[in-house]
Amino acid sequence: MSQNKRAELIRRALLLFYRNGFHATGMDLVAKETGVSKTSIYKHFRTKDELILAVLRLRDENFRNRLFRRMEELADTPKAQLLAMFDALEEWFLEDGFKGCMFIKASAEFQEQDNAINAQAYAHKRMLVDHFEDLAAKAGADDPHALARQLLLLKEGAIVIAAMSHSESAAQEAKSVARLLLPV
Amino acid sequence: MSQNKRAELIRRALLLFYRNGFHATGMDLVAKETGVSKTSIYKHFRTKDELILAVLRLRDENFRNRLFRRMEELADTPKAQLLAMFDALEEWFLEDGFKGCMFIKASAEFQEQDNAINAQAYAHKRMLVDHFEDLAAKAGADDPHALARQLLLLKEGAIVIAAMSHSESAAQEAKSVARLLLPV
DNA sequence: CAAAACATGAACAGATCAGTTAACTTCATC
DNA sequence: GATGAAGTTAACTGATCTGTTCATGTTTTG
Repeated sequence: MSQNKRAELIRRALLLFYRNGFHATGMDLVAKETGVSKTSIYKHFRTKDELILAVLRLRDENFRNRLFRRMEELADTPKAQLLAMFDALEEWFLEDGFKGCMFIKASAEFQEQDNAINAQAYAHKRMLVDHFEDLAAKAGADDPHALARQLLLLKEGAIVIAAMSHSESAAQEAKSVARLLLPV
Repeated sequence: MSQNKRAELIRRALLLFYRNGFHATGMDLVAKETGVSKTSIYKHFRTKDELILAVLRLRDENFRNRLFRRMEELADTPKAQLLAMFDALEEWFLEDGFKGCMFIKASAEFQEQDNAINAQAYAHKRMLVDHFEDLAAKAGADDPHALARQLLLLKEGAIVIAAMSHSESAAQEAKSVARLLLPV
């Protein structure tokens, strides 16, 4: 399989898992919707879980790239960028096909301790925190790590409520809290 | 089926769904672990989804009762009770068998729009907000509804991160933010 | 005691699940 | 043109899924 076809397979599988859930999406459907035969899929991924891990790797890359880039487009100081994160989230919530955070859902469906999918989902959140901490330090926060963790809580809460309520206001509610946390 | 047996069935099914997930828990397992034959289960619940809805009703009752009671035990002014919510959450996070919020997980597995399970999960969150708003008004908040929504975001974020990281510190991190939001 | 109501296990649909096997095609490289 | 790697379809495991049927208890109630 060419690199292109492999990437395309993962990209389409991502959409299926994101829309329908992981357990609810069978490998027959993945084969049908990606146009790649099940035999070929299993030649490149030993199990469904390995495919899911590849999907989450792609999602992590895409999501962080997009979020961080959008934060930089919307603002030019570290402090303003941290606030702009919530505007970027709001844009995401408003998109067609927004269905919450893929990592929260993966963690919810594979919650057994030491599960690789669960671990990878948390790794994504840690990478987000690291970036927030970086910006928080540049913004002159007293305790950049603590601030980054607090912003993460607000972000996750906003995503969960936005996904459940099909409303985007959670982003601005979270932003109003974040304003109080950032250094003046 | 007596009211007792029915209640016991729902109670045990709740544990199974909470621990293993909804799609990943089959009705054969529910029958085996509850001691109620599948025939009887389907005489009282037309579908698995109806059983899940009954389970979520029980969870909603139990969770709100327990949380609100614990908040009252831990503090005696409305403001202090809102802060004590995060201590109550921390206690929950530390319990054996803590596996995150059942409603977030239900919503993640049944995310199709207009799904009854999804709707009931969000209804639970709205009832929480209503109670928070009540306390916020009594605490003299300028905008009780806005404050209640902000506290909800912090609570959901803390639960999600606590469940993913198997660490309880999220509760106190959320509490430190909540302190800034409450009126002096 | 008898009738009605309910519960049971076990087998059975019919679909779908993850994953495998086998025979056939495509295609670049020697 | 032969070889071999890599792709394909399609049928096939054997298990599990939700939900039903049925024949046989067991309670409850009149």
